[in-house]
Amino acid sequence: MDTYVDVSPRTSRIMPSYCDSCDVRALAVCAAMKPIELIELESILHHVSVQPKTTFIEEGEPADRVYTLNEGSARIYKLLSDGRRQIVGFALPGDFVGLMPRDTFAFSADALDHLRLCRFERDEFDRLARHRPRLMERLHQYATDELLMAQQHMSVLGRRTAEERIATFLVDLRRRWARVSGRSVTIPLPMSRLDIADYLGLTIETVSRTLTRMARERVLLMVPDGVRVLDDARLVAMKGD
Amino acid sequence: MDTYVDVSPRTSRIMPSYCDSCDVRALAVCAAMKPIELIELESILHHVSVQPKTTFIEEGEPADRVYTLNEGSARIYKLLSDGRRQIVGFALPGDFVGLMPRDTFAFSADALDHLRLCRFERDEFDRLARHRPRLMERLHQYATDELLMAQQHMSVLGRRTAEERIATFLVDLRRRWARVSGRSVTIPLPMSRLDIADYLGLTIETVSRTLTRMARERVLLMVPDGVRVLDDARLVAMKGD
DNA sequence: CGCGGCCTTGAGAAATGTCAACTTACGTGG
DNA sequence: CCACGTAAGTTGACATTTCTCAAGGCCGCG
Repeated sequence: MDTYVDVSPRTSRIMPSYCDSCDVRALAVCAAMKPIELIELESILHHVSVQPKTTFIEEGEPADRVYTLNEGSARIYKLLSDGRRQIVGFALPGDFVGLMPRDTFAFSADALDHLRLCRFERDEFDRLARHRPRLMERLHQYATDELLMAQQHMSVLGRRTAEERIATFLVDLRRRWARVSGRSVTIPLPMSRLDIADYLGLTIETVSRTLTRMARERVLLMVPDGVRVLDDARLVAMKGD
Repeated sequence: MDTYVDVSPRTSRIMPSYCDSCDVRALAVCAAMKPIELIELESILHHVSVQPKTTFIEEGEPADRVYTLNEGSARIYKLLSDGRRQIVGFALPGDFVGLMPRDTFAFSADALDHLRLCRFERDEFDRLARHRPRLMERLHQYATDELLMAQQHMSVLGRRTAEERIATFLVDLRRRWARVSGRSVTIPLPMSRLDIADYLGLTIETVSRTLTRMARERVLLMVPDGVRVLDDARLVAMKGD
């Protein structure tokens, strides 16, 4: 039986690995696989665990592996040489991380909290995808989903005010959490204010001020590691459109 | 033999249609197809021609077709209800237009100049892709390429100054034109200043002022429907990173 | 209890947006 | 072929949002 192998030296974990018992299989790209095919997937998969704040993909590194995220959340970002950072997305459980048409990664990724992932060597994964049309199709569907979200986010970055950006971010994130853990009035925010700012093209101060204002106006209630939505209709209206 | 069918009533064209003689086949998704498979592709393809300024994809419409662009250029954009517009990309010859994981389009597209396209009914195209792994793979590669460009553009929209945006836009566009028509010091700009502004998250005035300044500083020379690069090193330096 | 990281708040600065006038380019029709 | 009208682009003066810089508060952890 495979085990979860912690990539950090500090801890190590023994966990069952069979895809049968995977929490996120229905969400992940593996959902496309039949039981017999899942065995092939299992045979090339390595369970890994990543500690909070750890970088597990670095821009410029060889793109020799891909991941599915089973547990935890991560930030995906690009850095400019002067330190400016653009977070291009947050990965949640079920997400596929490492789609890359080139041979080096064009983004970095770090763990926001403790992660459990399935790691695949890219060669092996690609070979399997070429032999299993269902997997290739699912992967393509995943890529076009990401592209759609990216286009949506471009219109947030290019054409929306700070308040609209924050409202859009919260509503979209709530929708994504709902897929993983069911709908809830509390939206978990495992990322810092700085992360939110770097995702929305704002500064930390503008994020803070905008959230404070939304809390003052009783649209939100800030809670530890998240926000609780008090007035859903107003929040959605604030997105604009 | 198929013919180019003009969708507008004003003109009509008779053109040879065989993929053999297609200028952009090497660039387009069809590059993945073997001669025998190309015949299948030809059998489901409709040549269409679109007049300048015409909208050929409208946000919200059923996403029942896809295109490859053979000639001309188009803008792909999203509108907000109050009229704000974000152009998410410009399509050039060889590009695939219409990737969409949902059943309605999430963007609109209009012709910047006269277009010639291959149009495919989505059902038929998807069916073919499912039977021709090479096509599916190529499509997936195309989607991940687009995703990469989208992530790059997010970091432009979120974290770069007006000058950096313009410089990045020009250098990227030049690279893309080079694939189509070879490298040249003149960068064709079939889009208006307003289009550039809506692509870069700026206003028309800021685009105009920035281009004027770059021309005054002898980095560019503005020519009809384009710019000529006078000082490549400085232009690239202006991108920052 | 004190330190450090993260967050909030305020005051002033700066980049970009807005509004308005003017110029240029271009196509149409007299 | 010129004159006009319209659309696109440029430029200037001013407004505004967001950023920058700085101080202070909160909270968890050693």
